[in-house]
Amino acid sequence: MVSGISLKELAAELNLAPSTVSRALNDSYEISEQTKKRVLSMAEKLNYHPNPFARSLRENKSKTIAVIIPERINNFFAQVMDGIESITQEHGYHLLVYSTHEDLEKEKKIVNLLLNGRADAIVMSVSSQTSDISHLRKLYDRGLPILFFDRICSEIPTTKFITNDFQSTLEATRHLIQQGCKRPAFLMLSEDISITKERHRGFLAALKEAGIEHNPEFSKVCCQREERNIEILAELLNRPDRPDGILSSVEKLALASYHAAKKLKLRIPSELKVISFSNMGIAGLLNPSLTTIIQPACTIGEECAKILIKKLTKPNQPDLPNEVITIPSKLIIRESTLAE
Amino acid sequence: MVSGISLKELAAELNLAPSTVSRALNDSYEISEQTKKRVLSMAEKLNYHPNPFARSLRENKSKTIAVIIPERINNFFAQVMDGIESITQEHGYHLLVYSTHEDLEKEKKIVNLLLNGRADAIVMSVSSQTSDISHLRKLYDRGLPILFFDRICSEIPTTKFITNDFQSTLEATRHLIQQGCKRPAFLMLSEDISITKERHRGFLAALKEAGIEHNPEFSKVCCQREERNIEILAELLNRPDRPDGILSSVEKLALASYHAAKKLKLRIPSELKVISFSNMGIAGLLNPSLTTIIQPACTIGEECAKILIKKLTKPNQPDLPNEVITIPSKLIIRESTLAE
DNA sequence: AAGAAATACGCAAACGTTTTCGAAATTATA
DNA sequence: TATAATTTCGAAAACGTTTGCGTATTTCTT
Repeated sequence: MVSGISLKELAAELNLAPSTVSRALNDSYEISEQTKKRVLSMAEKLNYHPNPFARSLRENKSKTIAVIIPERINNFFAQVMDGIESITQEHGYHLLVYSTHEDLEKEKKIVNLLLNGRADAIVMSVSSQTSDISHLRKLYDRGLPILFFDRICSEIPTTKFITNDFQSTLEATRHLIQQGCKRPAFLMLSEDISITKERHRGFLAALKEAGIEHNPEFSKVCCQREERNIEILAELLNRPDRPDGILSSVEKLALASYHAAKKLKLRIPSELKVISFSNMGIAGLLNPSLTTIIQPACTIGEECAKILIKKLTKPNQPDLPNEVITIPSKLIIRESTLAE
Repeated sequence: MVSGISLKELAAELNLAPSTVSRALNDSYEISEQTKKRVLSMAEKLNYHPNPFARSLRENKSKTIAVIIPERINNFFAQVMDGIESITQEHGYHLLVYSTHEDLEKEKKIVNLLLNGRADAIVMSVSSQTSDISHLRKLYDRGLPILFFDRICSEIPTTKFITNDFQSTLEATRHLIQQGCKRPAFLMLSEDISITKERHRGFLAALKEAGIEHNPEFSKVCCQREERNIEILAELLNRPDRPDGILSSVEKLALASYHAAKKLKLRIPSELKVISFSNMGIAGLLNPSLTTIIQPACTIGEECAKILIKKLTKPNQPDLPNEVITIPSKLIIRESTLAE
């Protein structure tokens, strides 16, 4: 017998109508202080807890927000989650969390599960495979507030949070060049997603600025499997005209680069410089320590949550505006990009 | 207008009773194949999605499982989460995820939120601060299936999943001693929680076995703040009779040890050997690479979920048996414990 | 061919809330 | 003192499902 006492039973115990008890518990002005006290203490005594589903059914809202991320074992997304939770928890919201594992099919399934209104809103970062966006459009058309971060979907007119992908990659690449790189490579998970495009653009802009001609084969699309990525990178780094620098647009490819370099006995940073987007706490403990572009993950999470909470709790809020909000990243220079 | 069409409206559209439509959608034997087809296609056409709250209210179950973990930015817990999700998703269950940030007060708040039946079951790992367990008992008394993993609460009679904490620490400490450590230290987050006790016991057993007398001051309780931990460890490592080996019962303290060693210019492994419980994917890339005891995180998550799903989906299941299930860890030897 | 069994569906209650409306009882107003 | 205004509460509907029970229609018995 999981369920406890109901409002009706509580009311019966008090010789009051359910409506009165409901109002008392919700601190309505229509109820005298005396009865409120009586109700509260009896509720406490009988261990009454309002049934959330009855309430959700009646009020047509669930005090629940769904979060969809591409992967959990990733410091950036974990930090964003913490940021979101810190705000939503304050306002009594619950978090349904789903991981797509970078799989579009899984993403579609998850999104379809949310079509029934189980969550009041959705904040998500699309998978690296997400080119078709019909499932997202369905969500949007249903009127569910959606909010994107990092891997955004620009076709859906809503609010999106990103970091200054272009600018920070531009500066990171400048740093790479300044440290002596002549033939930097760019690593990505997919050509389709938003951040890749922006970061690649920033990368190319820096090369052009420095008068370096880019070999398109040095812009490498990698995959999900670690082993395969190490192979791909080893192959790249084994070329006679191999890259002497790497800008990785995601954390895991920087690590694959380290492994590949280790395998080929290429020394970092003297023979290969590496820089990466990453929110690892221990970048400084790697061998050698990794120069990183740190994204404001926690802040992004908090800002997402704040906007959503405002939209959900204040009456008559307009739809989430169709705008892209940028929060800058920070470049932390460590050993992996040191000039000799 | 978030909510779509209702069952009633769908029924009206079909000139059928809501009960018939409900049964058709649930594939009841009482409905003819022909009407089932008609209903299904109309539901598809009108984009009907059953309201989960109405269903939950009626059926008194939510197809939701709550997971409470001490922190998200931790490979072990992230992997457990993935394990849980892989099973629950198959069965159409949703995951409410909460992080206590190792804070007992937060844990209590979260647990109290779950008293109302929002989730059909709970799987959790208690915070390192959890000594008082009255909130957990309240949950249990309510009849909600609870399941513990890793940081278990032995006072609650239910199923718990752990790794072989004693045995694996015993072996890890043996390894440390075998590599030449004379004065190993043990690092922990709290003396109260289950895993710490077991691991400490294993540690001490190995010392006794080797005839090493243990200095109690070498069993260090650390805290949550990284900086403070580095201070504590630096102090420990600055003693004239400083430890020459470290067994860290949690990942983050191994990293703090690395930082402290770096600060004191102590060389690992020649001057200090380090071994730690950790599920970091990149332990091999640290400087030096870190010898780790890897817990079967994903499996633990899967097993938790399997048991829970069985309990929740099969009718007339008995309560979760009061037993502790052990899944062994694996010792991966790397550079940080190499004898010179 | 008449009764029994099986098939296919509808009516209405129930789950536990919130809220609209109405109506007593009390207090203030003239 | 009679009436108006205020305070405080109750009755009942509604949210969208599922399900026990009743019933009309068809099919199977003998």
